[in-house]
Amino acid sequence: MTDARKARLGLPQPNMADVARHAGVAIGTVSNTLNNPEKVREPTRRRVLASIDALGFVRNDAARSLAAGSSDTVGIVLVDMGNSFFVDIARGAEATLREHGMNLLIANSDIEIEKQLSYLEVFEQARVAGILLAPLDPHITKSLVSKAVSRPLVLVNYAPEDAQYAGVVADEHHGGYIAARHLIELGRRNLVFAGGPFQLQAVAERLAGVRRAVGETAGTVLSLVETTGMNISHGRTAGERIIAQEEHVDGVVAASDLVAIGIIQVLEQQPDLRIPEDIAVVGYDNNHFASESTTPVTTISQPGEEMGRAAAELLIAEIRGDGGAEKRTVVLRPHLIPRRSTIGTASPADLQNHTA
Amino acid sequence: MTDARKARLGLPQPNMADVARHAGVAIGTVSNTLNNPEKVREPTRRRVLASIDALGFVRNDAARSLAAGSSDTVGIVLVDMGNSFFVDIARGAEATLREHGMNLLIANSDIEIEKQLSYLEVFEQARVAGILLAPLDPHITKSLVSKAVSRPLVLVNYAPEDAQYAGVVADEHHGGYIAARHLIELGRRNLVFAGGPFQLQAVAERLAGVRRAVGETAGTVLSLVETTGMNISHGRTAGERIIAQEEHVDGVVAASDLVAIGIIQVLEQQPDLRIPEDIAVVGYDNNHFASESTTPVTTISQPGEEMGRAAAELLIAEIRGDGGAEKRTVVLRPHLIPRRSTIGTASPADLQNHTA
DNA sequence: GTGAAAGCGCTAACAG
DNA sequence: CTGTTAGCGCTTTCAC
Repeated sequence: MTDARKARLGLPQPNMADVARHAGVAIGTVSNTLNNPEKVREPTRRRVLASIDALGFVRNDAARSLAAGSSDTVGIVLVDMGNSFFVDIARGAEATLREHGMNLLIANSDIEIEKQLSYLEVFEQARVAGILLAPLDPHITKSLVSKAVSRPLVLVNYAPEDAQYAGVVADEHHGGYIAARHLIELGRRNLVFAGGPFQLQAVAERLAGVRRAVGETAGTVLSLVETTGMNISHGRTAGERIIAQEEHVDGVVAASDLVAIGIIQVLEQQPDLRIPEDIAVVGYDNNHFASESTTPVTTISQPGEEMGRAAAELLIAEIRGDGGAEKRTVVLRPHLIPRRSTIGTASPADLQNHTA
Repeated sequence: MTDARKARLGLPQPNMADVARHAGVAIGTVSNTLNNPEKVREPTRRRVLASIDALGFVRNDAARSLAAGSSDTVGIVLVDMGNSFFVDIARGAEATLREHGMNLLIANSDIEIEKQLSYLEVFEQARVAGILLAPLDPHITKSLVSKAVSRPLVLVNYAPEDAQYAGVVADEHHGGYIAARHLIELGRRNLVFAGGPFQLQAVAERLAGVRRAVGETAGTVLSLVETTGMNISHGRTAGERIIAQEEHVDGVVAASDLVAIGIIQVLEQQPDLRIPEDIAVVGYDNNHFASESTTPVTTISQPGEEMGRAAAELLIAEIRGDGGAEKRTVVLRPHLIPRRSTIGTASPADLQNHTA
């Protein structure tokens, strides 16, 4: 039947047996030339390779990983591919994985918990070597992940509370801190923190960092503008509320670049307001367009690629170590990229940071 | 040996046999409950399902697709995940695929031909149901694709010259045309087309469309500013050259939003130049931040999601039709989104388009 | 309906 | 080094 089918369809996907026959060797030798080249003598190896080429053979990975019990591709589930932060994470992870001869397949859960689970299951079913997960909602995630997943798994951008999984996170608190410090060092004393909702873990931590910086410097005051989300439009709303505010404001820490951009858009329309002279604004994330808006936005750069690399390292360790190791959480520090929205055109050196 | 290993590792991945034993049915029945539920009586079905749940069984897709000879996931290789256009394509494709019960796995070739090939091979080896490819370079691609790939394949964002593959493309010529028409209708007569290099297929076609529009209206002149790339920095360079130009310029068609933003940044620094009053600028791509810069950029919106959906439809047809059908190329038209960089704050209605 | 058995294409012992 | 063989976990006839 098999041969009949092959004949009928022409030449559909030759297999190792075909290659072996063509090369006049045993099937095991073909497997070896591919997986353990050192076990095959040069002439034989060349002959097999030639046959593979002649027949256009491509090894069936389903069969391979079924027989070998392991695969060399890892999957990553990203909450939002539209966010360059996550794209950076994927890039970093891929680079490291590649150095170890592994491949990265990406799934976009698009901020839908259902899709997240669905793709987790896809990777699970595919018996990938391991899974990287940038989860949607920490709490929902925790229970569900353990339910569906039995592959090695590393969390990215979320600190697991239990020691069930290894993870990589950015130090949000530190990010908020250096953002506020930057403004304070520029002489600003009446700060606003804008963003939200505050229940979001990341937002809350950034705010805590800001609070610490403010608390450290006497005479500095902080007011809060909570938004229902972190997009441009939310930023505009925040901007209007900042303008409406009674107190004089001279510095803003926005919880995201989009919020910062929205705020800047609104502030710039006020004829008597200049940025950064009157109000300096710091964003967060270093979204690729934060440097690209007409008033480049000073921002806290998430160490996306590094996080991806670190996550990949952890995952590889788990894969190798057979789950034995302790589940570490690596914390990476973001850094500040000064741009025009806080330092104006003062220092031309800031241009160098645009590519950071 | 198998049982020994299982005992040693605890309870690693139960299989269908385990489920069958647990449920007191034959292995084939387990398979049927999963794939042909109508062939199994209700009580049996429930019992099997319960066992699956109890054991935490997850079907091994490697084995499944090996046995069944087919998979239900398709892979897409994207040139650049950092570009929202491609992310949109992936989204569209995923939506359609999902409606057909299939999954989408994404690979990012990151503008490297080598990675593109590598991932093509990964998908090939995984024997995915089909492949969507947003290729890097058309010409290099053509020869290599046919070499490594034997799965159903549909090209996205590139029009295959031969009828070897089905494809989906945007009508670049039309995009250039409506961009120029827009400026002409606004009364602009001294236009500049900025972008490059002109060898790029898309750029050349956009330029051709611009030329046609210019040619249609007497008294309209066009000059060219060729850049070596399509980023912000290239846009800045272009902006400086536009300023330096002898002739009076009142309208610019930029070959990408990034170029447009760069140009705008430079022009806005000229004290005597207002946008759009003195110079109106149209971008291209509707990159998500074109609406988000402080001067929102009028742009030509690539029909990314539609392209993804169309590509997925074509691919599904190929998968079903066993490659028999003719290889169609679907052409989708981009549309113009008017924003402040050309129409100013004139029409508040343009705000509605920001989300388009 | 349900059960038994023959592979899917490949890897990994093991014998020669 | 090279050939043989026994599965990996699942789907799919084909009897019962």
